[in-house]
Amino acid sequence: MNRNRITIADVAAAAGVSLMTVSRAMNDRDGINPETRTRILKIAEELGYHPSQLARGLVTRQTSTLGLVMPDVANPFFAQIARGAEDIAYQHGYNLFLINTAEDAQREKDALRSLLEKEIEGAVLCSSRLSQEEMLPYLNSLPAVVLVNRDLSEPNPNVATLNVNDSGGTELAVRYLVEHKRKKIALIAGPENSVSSKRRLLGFEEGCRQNGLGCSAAQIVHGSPTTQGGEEAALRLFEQLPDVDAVIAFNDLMAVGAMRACLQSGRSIPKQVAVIGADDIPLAALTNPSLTTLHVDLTALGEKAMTALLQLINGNGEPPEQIVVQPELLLRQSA
Amino acid sequence: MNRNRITIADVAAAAGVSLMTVSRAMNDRDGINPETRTRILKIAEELGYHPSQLARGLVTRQTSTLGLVMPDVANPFFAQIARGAEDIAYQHGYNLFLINTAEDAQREKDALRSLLEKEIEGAVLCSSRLSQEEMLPYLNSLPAVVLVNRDLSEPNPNVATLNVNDSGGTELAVRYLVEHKRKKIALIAGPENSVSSKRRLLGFEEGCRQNGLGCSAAQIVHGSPTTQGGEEAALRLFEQLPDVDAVIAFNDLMAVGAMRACLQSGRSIPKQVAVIGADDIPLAALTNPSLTTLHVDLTALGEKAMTALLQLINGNGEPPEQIVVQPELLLRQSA
DNA sequence: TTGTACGCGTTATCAT
DNA sequence: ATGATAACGCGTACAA
Repeated sequence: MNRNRITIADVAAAAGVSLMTVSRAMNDRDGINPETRTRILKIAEELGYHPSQLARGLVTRQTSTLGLVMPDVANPFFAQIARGAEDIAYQHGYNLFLINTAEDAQREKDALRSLLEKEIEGAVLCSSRLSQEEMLPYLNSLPAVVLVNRDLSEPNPNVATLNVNDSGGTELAVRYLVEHKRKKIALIAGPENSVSSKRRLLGFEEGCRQNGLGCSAAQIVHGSPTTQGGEEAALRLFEQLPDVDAVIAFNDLMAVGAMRACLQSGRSIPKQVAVIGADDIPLAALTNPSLTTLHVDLTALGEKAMTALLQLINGNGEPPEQIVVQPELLLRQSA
Repeated sequence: MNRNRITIADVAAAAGVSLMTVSRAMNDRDGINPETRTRILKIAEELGYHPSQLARGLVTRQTSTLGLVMPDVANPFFAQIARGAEDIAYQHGYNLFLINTAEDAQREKDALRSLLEKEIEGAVLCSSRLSQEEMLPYLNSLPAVVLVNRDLSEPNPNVATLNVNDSGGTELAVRYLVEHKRKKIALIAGPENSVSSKRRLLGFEEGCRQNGLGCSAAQIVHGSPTTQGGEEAALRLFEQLPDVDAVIAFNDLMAVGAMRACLQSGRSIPKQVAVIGADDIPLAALTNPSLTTLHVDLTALGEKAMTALLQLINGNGEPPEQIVVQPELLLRQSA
């Protein structure tokens, strides 16, 4: 079937020209007779010739290949980002390696090493679980990186960042709840090693302080960033703090889990407990009651990240951007 | 920063040995003194040397790279498959190119051509929108392909298939509804050019026939495979057939859309209208009422597809598998 | 155990 | 407008 790959030499032989003439024809370079060009292209087509990007990349040092590293593409938050990022990459003629790290630092390092060996031209790194020290060698070895949901300890000429203002968004949510007479507000935080969870925690504490609320440890529970994690965390919360009347969750999945916990424990939403999520994944509009959440356009986020990466790669050496996206409180039924 | 890539020659020079000795050390081949091996590995590490898979692939003809082509990774159906597939690929040391076709045949062809040029070792092609004739040249040019949700017109030694029994599943749903006294059952089908939608349609007709039901054109509406598509299609259906008492949807997203349409038009679920979805995406368990659906383990589906692909690539020349997965009717609240 | 020569498929350079 | 030759970085075959 395809035991012998057709090479440029086969086309050259069939056309009775040299390798270079075929190369010029394929790459639309000038310095070639238009007639012979079309003749060669036709022969290449007939032979089913496809130029090897391996061989080409070896000499041009360009692979037209990028990496996209994220904890879990099955999480709608990341899936939407992936879609936006791949769309932009495609429009610019790049292919994208998808990597799931499963929140595992070792797997993330393995992935980055393999991408390095594949000679990608850049990568979008989402919600990395690596420490700054672990991350640094990869940031320096890769030609360009965009960090999503992650800060950079010190500026790096080939690293841009794209962050959602998690703390500000959470403050927004706290203020709204206070203004609507909620007295006992709790935070369902995400994984302890998640940077954006830490930021939400800061925003929560700041929001409580600004609004004259105490926020004891009893008002904060952690969980894995899934529906089930949110459900379990909420149940723990209800034990510690039975009279809680508002819950802010790390993300929409956990918020939905919290809503399920409310249902189980006979708490009505939003009457007894207000629930606010974050990210506005498609699910948020579809639950009953529908979920009030901190809206972010995730597909646009992916597009922005990829655009920033391409800017870094093909740009005119302008300093990398440090983008911050502001979430908006999108009022639905749950709060 | 990284203007000069470190090559095997740099390591060899630093270690005072030949290129081959370094190569042997890196690839863990025998015929090398253990001491010099560890010494070389240490130097390579210090220099930050990463072997180029481009150069290696050019000589070994192996790129450790696969492709995953699907309409839309933001669709949870495909996102789950992607997760399962990438997990298996990672376990076997492969990297995965992710491609979204956006249901666009031209973009799908572009993608396949680019993957061919990248010299991938195989691809998983999900819900292809290409005709058999359009697909054939790619199936013959690629070393190995697994077709998901798609049949093959004639057997091909390097193409396996993995299908959900859509028609059988739909028959199951029809039978269940009939047994539960539903009299006017409708189908909300997906895109006209979707193979699995066609199969659901066949199963629907067969189910109606077996159960002594007529199924006129009025009982079938089409829509795009999204929540909104399902909502619009259901509203059209309710106009044509106001007394419909059961709806089977192409997928869960459309089923959720149909549930919203019921809400809008004041129809209670499941009292007045029973709703059955398909695929059992995570959302299905979270709606209110929760969605009765044709359950398929999607992550496992992705794992199976990738396993079949690796079998095709590294196997002992056994004929490709034609896998069929049986969906189960998972009863929740909506029917 | 280690090294040398060559080839993988392509493009860049310099010629004609 | 076209061609010959030398790279790109690495592995294979064979020689030392």
